[in-house]
Amino acid sequence: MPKVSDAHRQARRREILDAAAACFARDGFHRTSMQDIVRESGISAGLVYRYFASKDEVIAAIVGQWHEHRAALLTGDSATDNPATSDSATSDSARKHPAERATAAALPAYLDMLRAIGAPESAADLRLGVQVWAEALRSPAIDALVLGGVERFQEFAARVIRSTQRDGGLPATLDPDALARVLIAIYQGLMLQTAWDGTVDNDAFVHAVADLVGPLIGPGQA
Amino acid sequence: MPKVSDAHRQARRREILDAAAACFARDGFHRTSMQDIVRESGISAGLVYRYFASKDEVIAAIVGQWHEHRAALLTGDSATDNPATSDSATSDSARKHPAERATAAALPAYLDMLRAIGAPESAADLRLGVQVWAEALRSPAIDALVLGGVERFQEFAARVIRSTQRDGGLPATLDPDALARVLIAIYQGLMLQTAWDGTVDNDAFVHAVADLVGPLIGPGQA
DNA sequence: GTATCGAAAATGAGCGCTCATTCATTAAAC
DNA sequence: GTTTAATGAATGAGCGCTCATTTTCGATAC
Repeated sequence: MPKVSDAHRQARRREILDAAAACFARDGFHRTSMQDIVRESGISAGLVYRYFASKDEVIAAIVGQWHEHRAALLTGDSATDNPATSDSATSDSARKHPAERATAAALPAYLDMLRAIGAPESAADLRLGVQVWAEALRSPAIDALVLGGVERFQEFAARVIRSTQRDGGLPATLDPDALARVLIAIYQGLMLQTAWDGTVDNDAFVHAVADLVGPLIGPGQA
Repeated sequence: MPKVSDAHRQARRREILDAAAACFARDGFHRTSMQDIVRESGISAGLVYRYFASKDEVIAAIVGQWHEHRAALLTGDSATDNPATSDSATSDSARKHPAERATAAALPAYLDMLRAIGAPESAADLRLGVQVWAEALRSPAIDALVLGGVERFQEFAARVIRSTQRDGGLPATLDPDALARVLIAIYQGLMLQTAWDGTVDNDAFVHAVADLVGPLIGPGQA
């Protein structure tokens, strides 16, 4: 059986997805033709359709991988910053308090996420992200993915905030859910502004956010 | 000469633009066909091309009007909130201090802008805005418009912040430009989240922003 | 080792269709 | 009756996608 190896197949799939991601980041989903992806990947048109049944499926795969990447920034990074936490902290449902250990390092971890936006190598990712945002307004499937991602982040952040409030580190009068949404908004806004103009002063922005959030933090916090 | 009245012409133009805006907000620029606009407006295909030379020109007109609308929110609203200011406060260059009178009411005016995002009637505007953001990544002309708008807001806000700092109303250590960018980011993030999900708790969000910015404000401020 | 074979990988010209745009024609205004 | 507004079927360019064909390569025979 002259089938090709699974590794080769996955590599091919990746070639296509990488080419598609580059095209989509450059021109958006609907100004990118399949010919563009074919040209960029160097793979023939027919073969692309052995890996993906349609252009929409390519888009879905790209959005899915972009979304996984974002989710990894949340669970992965904050787990890394807190080695005390078990690293199987990915699961969703009935967990005790996966966030509580993260409380102390939560703000620095958040600021690091903002800093990562300024890294030159994430430029294409930012552009792709904005395209995904727009596409979420059209496609219920993508909308569900994106909203789910925001919700997960929002719940995570709100949990950390609540836990910090219990320790006296933040005023109890703050609405944790709303504050979490504001932090997400700041993240999204920085993404957008940086996608438009890579010369935005990331350091100054992060400092301003720190100056904004810092005064709220009480003695319970490092 | 059986020309039709100018009023009629402008009304026709508006019909086309309104239809286009509705389509673009629903499906994005590149998933909207000219047939869609023709159907939505009830105007024949040929006539549309008497008013706009191409689809790109329709897009440019929509982006232009959306942008003017945003700019009006800034100069118009804050002028309204401060009747003491002369209402020719729109000009750009060497002015003495157009923002100083606005200092006292600046934060409430900003919070009002956030509140306006939550109004149900602005839903289509928000969706269109996100499409414009994405399109700015492709089209240099749209990019210039959008960046110009952000810059104008940024400079305006930074001016207000600096003037408040001089009055002792804000710590002098804050970077006015960076803080202005953060406020813009919050605005953009709320736009985005509300465009995705109209049920976002706007009041809670605005309160959280007020709680975040409030503590910074010193005795010089109301 | 080499030749042979067949199944799957890979190709790319071409299919049907939709798109943006045009223009011969008709309707309406003065 | 003349002029312009308005129509909508027609056009060809370009799209997503297919499929008849060629290439590749592991398995088998000798």
